[in-house]
Amino acid sequence: MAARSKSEAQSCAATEPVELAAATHDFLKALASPTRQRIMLLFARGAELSVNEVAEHAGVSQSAASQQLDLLRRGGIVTSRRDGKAVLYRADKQGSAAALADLQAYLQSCC
Amino acid sequence: MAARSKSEAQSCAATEPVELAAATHDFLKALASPTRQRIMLLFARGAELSVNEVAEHAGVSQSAASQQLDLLRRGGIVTSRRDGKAVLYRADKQGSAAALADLQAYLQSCC
DNA sequence: CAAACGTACCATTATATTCTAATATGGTGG
DNA sequence: CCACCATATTAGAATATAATGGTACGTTTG
Repeated sequence: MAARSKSEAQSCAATEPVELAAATHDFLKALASPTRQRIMLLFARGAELSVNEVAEHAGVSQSAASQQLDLLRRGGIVTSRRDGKAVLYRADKQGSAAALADLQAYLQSCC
Repeated sequence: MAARSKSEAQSCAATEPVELAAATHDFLKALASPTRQRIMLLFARGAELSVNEVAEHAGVSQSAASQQLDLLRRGGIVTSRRDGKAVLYRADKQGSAAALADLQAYLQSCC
């Protein structure tokens, strides 16, 4: 489509087309998977879980759990910290909120 | 998913884990693709486009455009209507808002 | 330091997406 | 009705994603 002037007079309704931030794309990709959605439900109520715990409860191997958690971390949906030998993951409320806000802005540009 | 009691006593903080609706999963999958994100930007400001127009502007074949638009439609992000020989697509604001609301509820269950 | 444990990484294989080319379907106009 | 145009559908090849088993790395403990 033709490039659109950014400096046009802004009446209230029209918003500029807003591209999704790369981070938001990672966020969408991270959540668009049944396995990872299942994993995320384990973190309800602020629960903090080790990789092995996630693997057990989500029904995947330790290796798969580690990889999926990495994707979720890159998507800004979980954070991790080391606790002794274990690495504990939990939901990243701040990151999720940011991605959701970006997504909302993106969707509003189609109105 | 399992039926969940709606009438439990609600203390303020804890929310039940909320599974994503199937429709919301389709929504996420639909948006988690650079090509489809590019297509969605074409629909800014309520623009209505034929499949061929989408194909041209998004730089994909007619067939690919049709397929991707179908995914977007199944994701509740666009709607279509026939106009003579052409089929015109445009953003589905209502569907997007519903998916976004469901997503928001899902994310809030991790707090 | 050596053994044990938890996690991350790697290579491989299974599975799912995405594109292209060819063809079928449905609406339009002579 | 027949040719035409736009879209949808199908099959197949290329590519990406996801799971697994094996292994290496970092941490703790004896």
